[in-house]
Amino acid sequence: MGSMNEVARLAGVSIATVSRVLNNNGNVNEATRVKILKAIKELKYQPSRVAKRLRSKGVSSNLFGVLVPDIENPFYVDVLRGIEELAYKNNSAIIMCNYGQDERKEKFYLEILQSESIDGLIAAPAHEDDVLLKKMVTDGLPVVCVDRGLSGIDVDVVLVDNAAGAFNAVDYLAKSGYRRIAYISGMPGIPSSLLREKGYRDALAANQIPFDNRLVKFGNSKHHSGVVLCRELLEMENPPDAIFTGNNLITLGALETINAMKLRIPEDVAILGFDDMYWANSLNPSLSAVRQPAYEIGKRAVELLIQRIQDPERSCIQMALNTELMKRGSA
Amino acid sequence: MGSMNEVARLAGVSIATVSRVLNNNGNVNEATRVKILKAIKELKYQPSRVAKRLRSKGVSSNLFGVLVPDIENPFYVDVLRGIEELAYKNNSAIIMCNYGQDERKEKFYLEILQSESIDGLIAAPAHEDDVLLKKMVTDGLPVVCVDRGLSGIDVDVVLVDNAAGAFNAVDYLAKSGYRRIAYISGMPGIPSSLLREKGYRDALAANQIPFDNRLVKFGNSKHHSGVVLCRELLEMENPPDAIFTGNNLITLGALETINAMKLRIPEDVAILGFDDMYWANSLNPSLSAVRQPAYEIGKRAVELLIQRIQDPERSCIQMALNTELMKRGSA
DNA sequence: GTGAAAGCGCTAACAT
DNA sequence: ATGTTAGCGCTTTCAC
Repeated sequence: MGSMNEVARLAGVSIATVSRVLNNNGNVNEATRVKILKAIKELKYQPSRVAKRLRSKGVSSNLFGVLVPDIENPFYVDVLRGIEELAYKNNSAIIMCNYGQDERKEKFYLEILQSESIDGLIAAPAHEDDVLLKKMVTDGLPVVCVDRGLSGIDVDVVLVDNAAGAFNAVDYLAKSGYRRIAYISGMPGIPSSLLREKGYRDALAANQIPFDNRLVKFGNSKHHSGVVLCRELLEMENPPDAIFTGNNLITLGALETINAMKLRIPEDVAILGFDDMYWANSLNPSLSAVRQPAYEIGKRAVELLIQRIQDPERSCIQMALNTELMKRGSA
Repeated sequence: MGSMNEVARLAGVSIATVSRVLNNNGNVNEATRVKILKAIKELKYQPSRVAKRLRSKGVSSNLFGVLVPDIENPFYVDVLRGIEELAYKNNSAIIMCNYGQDERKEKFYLEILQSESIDGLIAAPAHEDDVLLKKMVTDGLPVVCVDRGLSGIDVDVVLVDNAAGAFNAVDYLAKSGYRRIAYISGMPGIPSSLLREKGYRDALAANQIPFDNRLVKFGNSKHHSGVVLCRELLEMENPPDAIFTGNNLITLGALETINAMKLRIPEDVAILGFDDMYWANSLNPSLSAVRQPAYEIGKRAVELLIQRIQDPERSCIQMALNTELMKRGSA
């Protein structure tokens, strides 16, 4: 593939000059530039990003890290798409790290990312107080968090107003006449779950519906927990008339149970959950949902990351995007 | 974070010795080993994968490239998960390149991958005769193709028997009594589309159903083309009684149209398509589908890749996994 | 306008 | 058993 050295030799100049024309800095005679360009063509030379990265730490090496909890979740896929799209526009590639809610795996990836000398990292951490990640931030690695922040530390964050999104959804359910509204939560403990539960409770209160803790179930944010928890709910002696689900995997799981039990939506039980999907209309009935602008979250995150790389001193930004309640057939 | 040099200095030895304990090769005195280990701890030293990669080309640097056409497609997400899982077990990270069916973007990524000196690449190329990719293969980069092969060149490939999968599906439709079976194809020209069409035609023939080209539509493998093409089909004066869809995005799109037209499945129109999804049972009725073992495709690909890296001379393997017809409610 | 040379962090001969 | 040294491919002073 040819190295800079070979190009230099072929063009009869020094590697320094080659570097100059490559990076377009420093003056270089038009004639030599042409010679060099020709040599580059001839050898099909491609600069080694690895060598570049090794040499110039801190200077743009065009490699970002992305750390996501679960790539099976369409929400993160969309975030990833947003990131990828903008990274591409920025001549950058991404190292994708999917830790599958497994903290050991998360740690493994964070260490790899460090030793790959990435330019910056976009992460949805497992915990608000992720020690390793926090350390990387304080050590000066440009980081922006998505979906979840980091406690006790200043860092750029892009997320949605989870409490408001949940409130609007449950409020809508209540206003539609549902009285026994259940909530199936994702991973307990993580900020988004907590905030969504808060929105749920507040909406109940605002509509004079007493809170009933038998109507709240906690899962692990996966499809299977939606299946199981929904069944528990529906087999109660006094089952809910509507279910608010904590994320899209849970929604899908709940739907599976509802279909298996041959219940009608929304007559027997209504369902509405967090995270819209582009195929919400492929479901029968079409699915009502709280839409997070996932793709945009990813794009914004890259924007913030690039800004921070260019200006490590700029103060941190917490960007809360709006959710949108998509009213369709299921509730 | 500390470099090998600092570790060496702190431990009072040379960097060579540090390297030895790090890589567990060469003999090193137990006492010095302990000293070094201690220094490593103290400095929180982490080896730079970048330097390692630069230095030793060809030696494992634990970085794979993955090139996929469309990460929005759940099939590729599952392949990716399989890849990621096994790469992780192998201490490797992956650079994910999603080219979104855009050849320019594909080229961009292939070039980046080259200059990142990855150990190997798993790719689902845009074309069977992808010039750049072919060149990378002949230049000696370990590559394994998934879902689609490369023409006129020897390369490891992992895919499914598309023709057989399609044949079984359409044969099943025919045996179930459907006579006007339509086919909505994904990207025309790519091997999987061609092969699936072949299976479709063969099954028709095997069941004495005349081929009607008005019943075959070609799209671009995206959700939207499923929506549009399905409508064209259903608005014909003599519409199909069953639809065989070329991939899951198309299936979802078709479902959207069928729901919008308030048609009953499978009474008014049956539907069955390529690619199963873990939420096929969340659909109403549940979706019948040709299941590709996507996750396994990813795993196998990594296995083959690792083998090839270790033994560049071993002859190429074409691995065709079986599809499985998932009979559920929609057909 | 161009070249020489140092050095990024590491591995792998080659010495000792 | 351990150290010295030459690069890997590049950027970046500092000379000329």
